[in-house]
Amino acid sequence: MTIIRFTRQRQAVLECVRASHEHPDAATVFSEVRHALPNISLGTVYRALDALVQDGQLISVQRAGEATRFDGRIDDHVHFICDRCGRVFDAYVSLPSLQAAAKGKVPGFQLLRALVEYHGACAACAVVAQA
Amino acid sequence: MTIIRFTRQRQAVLECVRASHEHPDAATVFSEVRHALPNISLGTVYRALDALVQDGQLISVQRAGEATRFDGRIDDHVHFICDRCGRVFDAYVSLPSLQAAAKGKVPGFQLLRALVEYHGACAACAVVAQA
DNA sequence: ATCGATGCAAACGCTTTGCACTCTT
DNA sequence: AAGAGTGCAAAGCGTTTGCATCGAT
Repeated sequence: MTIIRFTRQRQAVLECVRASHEHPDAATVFSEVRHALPNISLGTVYRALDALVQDGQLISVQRAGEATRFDGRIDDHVHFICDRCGRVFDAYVSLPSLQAAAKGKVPGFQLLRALVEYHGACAACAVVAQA
Repeated sequence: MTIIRFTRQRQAVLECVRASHEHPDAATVFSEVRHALPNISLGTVYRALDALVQDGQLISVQRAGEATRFDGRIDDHVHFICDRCGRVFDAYVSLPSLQAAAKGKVPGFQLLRALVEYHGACAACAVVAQA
């Protein structure tokens, strides 16, 4: 089994995502982290983000056609995703047991997690749209 | 406003996705449709899929890092996604109003749809994993 | 006849990877 | 010392796009 090393680069990437409330993508993390570590490469950022997601320290947010974003909050919350500008908003919505409702629906399926995403237009984009 | 033309290519693409129960991706649709229309190009398949999704005749299913898949069933159902092999399974799960629970959580957000996805391992992959 | 759709191929954006070197453990 | 992690650059892959031509309306 592989030992995960906590290098300066990984620390910086983790802290960058945690500090941001914007759910940055790899390129954004890259340019942020460069301030502290001018020699870090984009490949390393991708590898660090991957490792941190594997390790459960970050959550990845997939968006149709756009770059993956990352979330430093790993407690139980949902995402509101603006389909116009791509922004991701955190919210705490108490949902009934989605797991229970799904039980046995697909024979043999080993259910690990239920993902809920709310899609629509954020405040800023909704205003623009009605203009 | 643009008039959507129902060309032979679009018909074939729509029928292909509808006929399949495998939630095919663009490349798969392409090779299927080629039997009927040997000259169709991959670009046209992408454009057709896009247009059909816009038009509400198909649903797109995004998967982390993998090609987008398409679903011909547009009634209210959820997807079980195997994170190992990427297969997508349809299921009908009666869920409580996710929309109601989300109301007002993100100020100004114009909610259009709630997306629920179940992730885990399908029967075949679960068996392999425990070996 | 119009103008949206097509085929082709080149280009694009995000992400991954091979390699030699570095540094945590 | 060992081998995981890094930097760099090239490659990979899914997808988009420019352009001349075709064809549905």
